[in-house]
Amino acid sequence: MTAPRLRFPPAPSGWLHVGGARTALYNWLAARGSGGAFVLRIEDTDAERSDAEAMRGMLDSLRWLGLHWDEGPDVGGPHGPYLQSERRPLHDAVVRRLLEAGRAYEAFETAEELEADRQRAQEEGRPPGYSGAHRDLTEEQRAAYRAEGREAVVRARTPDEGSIAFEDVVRGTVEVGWDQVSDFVLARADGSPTYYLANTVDDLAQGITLIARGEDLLNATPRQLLLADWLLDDTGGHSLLDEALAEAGLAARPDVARPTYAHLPIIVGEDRKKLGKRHGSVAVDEFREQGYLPEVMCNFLALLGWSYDDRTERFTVPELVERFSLERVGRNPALFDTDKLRALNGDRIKELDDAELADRLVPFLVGQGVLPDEPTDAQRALLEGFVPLVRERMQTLAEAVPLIAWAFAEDVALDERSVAKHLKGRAGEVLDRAAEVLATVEPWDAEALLAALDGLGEELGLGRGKVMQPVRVAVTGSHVSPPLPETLALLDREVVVARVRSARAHVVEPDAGA
RNA sequence: GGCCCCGUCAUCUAGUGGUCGAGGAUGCCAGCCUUUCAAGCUGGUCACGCCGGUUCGAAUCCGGUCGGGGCCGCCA
Repeated sequence: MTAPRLRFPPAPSGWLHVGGARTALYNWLAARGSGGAFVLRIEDTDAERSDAEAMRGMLDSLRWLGLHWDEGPDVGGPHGPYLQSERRPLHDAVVRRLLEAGRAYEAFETAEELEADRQRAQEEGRPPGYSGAHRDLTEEQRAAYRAEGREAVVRARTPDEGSIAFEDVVRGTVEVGWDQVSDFVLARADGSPTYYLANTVDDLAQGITLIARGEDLLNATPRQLLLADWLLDDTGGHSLLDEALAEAGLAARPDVARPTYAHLPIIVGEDRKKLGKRHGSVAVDEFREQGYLPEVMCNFLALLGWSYDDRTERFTVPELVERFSLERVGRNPALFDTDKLRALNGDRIKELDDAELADRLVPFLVGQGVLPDEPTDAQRALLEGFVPLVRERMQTLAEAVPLIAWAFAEDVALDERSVAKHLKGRAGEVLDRAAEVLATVEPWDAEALLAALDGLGEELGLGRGKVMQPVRVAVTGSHVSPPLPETLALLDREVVVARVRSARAHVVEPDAGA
């Protein structure tokens, strides 16, 4: 028994989408969990929609998630090329043989004519599929169309009757009548292969054994199974695919079982419709930028359609590899719930140790201009000092920035609303005395600072809030910050005292000027 | 319109004839804690779409119905 081979075949148009990421993850997990191989194949057959930059972004997002591939662009492998456009000789050879075998035929309708047909069928309530009008054109008719300057597409001749049934890992038996499957295009007028052809040929040629993909492709399966039958039929000794592979000079097909399909439930947005780019934050990159951790993305994505039992929902990636199985994938559409993602992310952040969390925070602080590209040792130490204070106050890495940015700045900008709310009443008195007390308190640590502040409250007959808040605003610029005594202890005494003094001027005295 | 898929709390789900007066998590609400904001703790809110049938017994099986989604491209 040979090892399973799974793949992820994204089209390099646009960036990696959460739906695609989930598909990639499931295939990767199934491969890793079974000792199988994970293959990455870029499906760039549609020249108009492919671009190198989108592909780089795609690979980058996959790497960020930790979904490394055993075979694919960059790393190569025995069944390349892994850029579909470079497999064109194979596709051409297959199409030619299919034509010779009478499995496929040339059709000369133009895209405009077909569009008009579809339109009409729609209006008349008929099925909009291809009519099969050019199925049995004579040599003369074909020549005539060519003489008109028309270029043919190649269509597969699908069975006229009967049906096909297949076992889907997620959905069980699925049966479709052939009368529902119209003659589909294998090669475009310019000769390039379509998804149906290229995807099927390459999966077979690369020996893919298990295909997990979105439910939106469920209806494409009969066509691909039909093609697979044609390609792999070896009653003559050699299969059509073997011959095409040899002609194209590519490696022989691995000796593995035919692929099995697993159709995953689609991921929907708030409107219960298939999640698309128009529904907001759905690009994996965006979550990365917002400060979600890659291992949490994997955990969350895994839960979108899969569950382990009735109570466990947090998994490390190794645990996912260990426990994931396509058999436990559900059948109903899953809604992408950002709140849940945030909660999981927050939980994971709480588990990171100080140095680790500081490491992860640095890029965000640098990105916001809070820290220079190369933070100094002192800045790094200050950051690590803050980590324990902010850890429980953040659910994404980006949320830590406003909590501590002020500590790295020369001057604090006092938040207007905070000033209005807390630098009033007896705040002037509080700040005056606080500056004096803070200038002399010993030692300069959280415990002593808390005691000093409490002492001040007692002296002035004020509660903690009345003392803490003005000082908090003065030092941090905001009425929201990490715990005050611990925060002050991380800073230099001179800085704290100076800020408390300078904030004094912002206090609005009651009845001032009245 | 045709075909295919799906239907348990607001959301993700557990559940494969009795242990379910339906469990967990997120969200939401309340209380506790409290120097802000969080976090934490405790409690609460919320579901088997509907109608028949099978059965001693159904969320679990069958039929129908309603609802949602997907596909029907020279996109993938």
